[in-house]
Amino acid sequence: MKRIADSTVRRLSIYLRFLEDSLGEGNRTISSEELARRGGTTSAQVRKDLSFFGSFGKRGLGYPVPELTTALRDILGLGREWRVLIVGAGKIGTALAQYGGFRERGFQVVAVYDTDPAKVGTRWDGLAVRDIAQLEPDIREHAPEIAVLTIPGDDAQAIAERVVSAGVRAILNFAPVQLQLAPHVTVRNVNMAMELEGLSYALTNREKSDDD
Amino acid sequence: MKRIADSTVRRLSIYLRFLEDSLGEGNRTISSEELARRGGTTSAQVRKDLSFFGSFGKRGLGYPVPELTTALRDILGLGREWRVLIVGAGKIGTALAQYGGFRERGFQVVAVYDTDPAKVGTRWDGLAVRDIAQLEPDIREHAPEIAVLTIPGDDAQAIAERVVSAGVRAILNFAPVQLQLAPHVTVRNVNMAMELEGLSYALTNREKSDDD
DNA sequence: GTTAGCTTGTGAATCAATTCACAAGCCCCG
DNA sequence: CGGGGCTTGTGAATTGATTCACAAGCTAAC
Repeated sequence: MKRIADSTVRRLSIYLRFLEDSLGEGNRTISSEELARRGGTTSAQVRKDLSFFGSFGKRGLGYPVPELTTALRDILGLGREWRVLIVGAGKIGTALAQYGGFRERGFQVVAVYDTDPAKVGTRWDGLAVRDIAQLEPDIREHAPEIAVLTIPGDDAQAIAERVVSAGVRAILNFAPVQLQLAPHVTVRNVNMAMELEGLSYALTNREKSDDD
Repeated sequence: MKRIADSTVRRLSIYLRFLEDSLGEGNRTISSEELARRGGTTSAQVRKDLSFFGSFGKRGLGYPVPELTTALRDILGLGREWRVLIVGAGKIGTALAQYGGFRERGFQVVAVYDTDPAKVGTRWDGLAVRDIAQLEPDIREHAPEIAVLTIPGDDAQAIAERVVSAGVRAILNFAPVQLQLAPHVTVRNVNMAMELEGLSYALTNREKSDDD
């Protein structure tokens, strides 16, 4: 299989979410046109994206909703539970740890870590905050697949290196730095300040794009 | 000025963050090579990105840190305060409202809204949760520029339409749906479930990319 | 003032993603 | 059972982003 662009994988997630809704409404089939409308793209894009992975539709009819849902869940690797650890029990880390939406989709938060002695040992929802010194032994024992970093930028590179050398190969990084890691580690960045700055840019530089 | 790609604007944010660090360390100049190293890109990319906006460097020497910092802040529209409203006082909305990093960078949270009567009227840090019925009158009175939506997917389109028709032209959307809005409205999406699914995909489909 | 050593700025070339356009295939109706 | 109306799947064309490669220009040293 040839390499799939990041942008394609993102769109598969979008299609899947809408398919799940559509399944709940009892629809049997769906066209690329409809998927495109709800996903903010074009029907050609939808068909191209899906064609990288196989041929799921019937000409003249569209895609069967239940089968395509299953296929996408499979492609995205959602047919199993993933164990997630969170480093940083600040505002964002706490919110994520308590957020129910992850577990629903198969991402189980198994531990939260912090350096602050005042936080270590406190619990929410049966999940205790652990001392960051426990990071390596815990990872070696429980082998979580994904680490979420909700820590200050200055600490992020060092912590990322620690979780990687203990065996984690996927990181969701909320710190506003670009992590430099071995190529076998997959990193996704979420940077809310950057998103707001993008909006600021758009609001500021908009005289000529009124016509599109 | 011709249209600038989203990916370019994102990188400018990254460069800016690193320049601010570098300024704090007292560095006078910085090369595209160094910016690229810290930004996870190439020096040619850095020079190309900056060249869209002007000619900031000196050949043989690099870019003057203070001047380039100012220029980037200017380009990104960060030379002013932006007023931000948050709709949805759930886990994520609450965390964002209390997060200090935004104010530091010029994004001031002016109000938080929710439908839940149990939440309306409660306060954190001097910021009261207001009833969502106040949305339109408040927007018309205070003219916030940016709306952050931290609400369930089912509600997001309707709320987005309400804030837009009241005058907001920039939205940061945390709901897992693609908003369909008039083209003069700028939308950025942050979708943590999608990011985790991207990691799941990468962990699942990785046999052949061990060699890069 | 001239040379050596860097580093920028930028057209040209390459690489990647999206859109076009249409043959192939399926369903339904009469 | 044949034709009309849709919709997929996919090469080809196009559009867009990144990388290459090098002339131009600056600094410092002598």
